[in-house]
Amino acid sequence: MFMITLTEENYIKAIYHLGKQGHEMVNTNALAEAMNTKASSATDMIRKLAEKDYANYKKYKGVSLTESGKKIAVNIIRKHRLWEVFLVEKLNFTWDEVHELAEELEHIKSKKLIDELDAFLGHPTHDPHGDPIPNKDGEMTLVEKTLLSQAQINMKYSCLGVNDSSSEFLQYLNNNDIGLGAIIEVMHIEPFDKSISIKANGKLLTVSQSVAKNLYLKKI
Amino acid sequence: MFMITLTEENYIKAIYHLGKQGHEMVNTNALAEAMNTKASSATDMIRKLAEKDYANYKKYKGVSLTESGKKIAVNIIRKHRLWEVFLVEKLNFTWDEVHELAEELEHIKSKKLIDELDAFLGHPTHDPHGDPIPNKDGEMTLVEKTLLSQAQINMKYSCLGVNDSSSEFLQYLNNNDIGLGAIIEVMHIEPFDKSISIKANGKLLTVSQSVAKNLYLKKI
DNA sequence: ACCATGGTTTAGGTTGGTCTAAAAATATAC
DNA sequence: GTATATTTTTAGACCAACCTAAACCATGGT
Repeated sequence: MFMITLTEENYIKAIYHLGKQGHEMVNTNALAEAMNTKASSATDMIRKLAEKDYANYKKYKGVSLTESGKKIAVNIIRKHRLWEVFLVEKLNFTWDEVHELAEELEHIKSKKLIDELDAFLGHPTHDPHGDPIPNKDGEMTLVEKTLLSQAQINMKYSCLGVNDSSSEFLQYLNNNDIGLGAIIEVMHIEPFDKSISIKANGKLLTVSQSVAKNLYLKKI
Repeated sequence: MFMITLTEENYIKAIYHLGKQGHEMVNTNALAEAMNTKASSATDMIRKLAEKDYANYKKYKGVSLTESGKKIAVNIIRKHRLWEVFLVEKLNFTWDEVHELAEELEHIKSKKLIDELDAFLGHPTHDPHGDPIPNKDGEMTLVEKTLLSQAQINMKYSCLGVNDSSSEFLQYLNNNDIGLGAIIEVMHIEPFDKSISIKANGKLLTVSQSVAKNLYLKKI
């Protein structure tokens, strides 16, 4: 029996996210930070994952996922994002409320559950934050995304998603009527602090550089 | 912060069920058996639960739930049964497939989730096995139930639920077209082995005593 | 009243995931 | 190219939940 623990799953997911879909090496400190734990604990877990062949590990050189590790990560992400869609579409949650709850739900182990949920939701392709949902086979459609911080002046964009999905950031967006699909036009970029004046759904608004770095757009 | 672990929740639930809604004392061996563990482990956990004031415990005398323990148990049961309804009504599960999955889902911690789910399902009062679903305040409607093994001859009943919700038993019922609400008429009771001949949804069928002891009926 | 028996608790040990503190390896600075 | 700083690993311990084995209580039979 190949038992995989909750904690192992969470480390695998963190390695996947930190290493850009699991391709780059992730260093121990970054992983420990992401897991809210200490480097020594991360080292222990990394060894265990390598032992079980979910991760590639060379001492002092960082960690990356093996194919089997990536498969696990993608499956968890699929579950996470499907649950998010469910919560928002069916249970009246808002996009800033779903992340933590989905972190719990993503660990429920049942293939049938997730496939039926997928069908029940009409096989959605993106979650409420604009992130793509992997299909049964782990494939997902990667869309060309531009950060608002790199958008061109006088161009029109639509809002595709966010990078940081903390509720603070999402609530900031809510307060300014920016959601998925919002129409955003870049009016002016202030050279001094790189803050950006935009027209969002018709309303004028100036956003800081750090906001701009967390908002994904698509040219329209 | 009052942290309650998954394992603690499962022990509390087991004490509740074994002690008939938490009123009777439960002995250590029975609890260990139900939890698939050893008596010594059960003792450890019982002490911890008593420590946290979820259980009343006198050495060598067994364990029962305190009011706060009962509240926790009822809440878990509410979650369990609502998830079962969801799985059957929305995700095409059959009544014999849902129990184990609901054992996982019942531990998800979110008040909003469960209240929204309740509303989404139209505030159901019974789960797919006929068991009552506690409301927000932990109240549930206890219906007068008769076991088939105690039913009277020549009377008509409708199927209210089951005692044993193992998938083996539920599949046996499926194979004989017996589900919730099925009309059951007691035709004959064999004195020798107490097997019972019934007409179930019009079809004649003879069931053993052990089946009869697990099927709840209501006079109609 | 005693003792055998079975149920229950204690003692001591294991495992998974965590920690702190110290040692080892690598990276950076001059 | 050596010294210093940073990152990573190791060593040793802790806690929750479990185990086995031994000691402990309670009860029922004689």
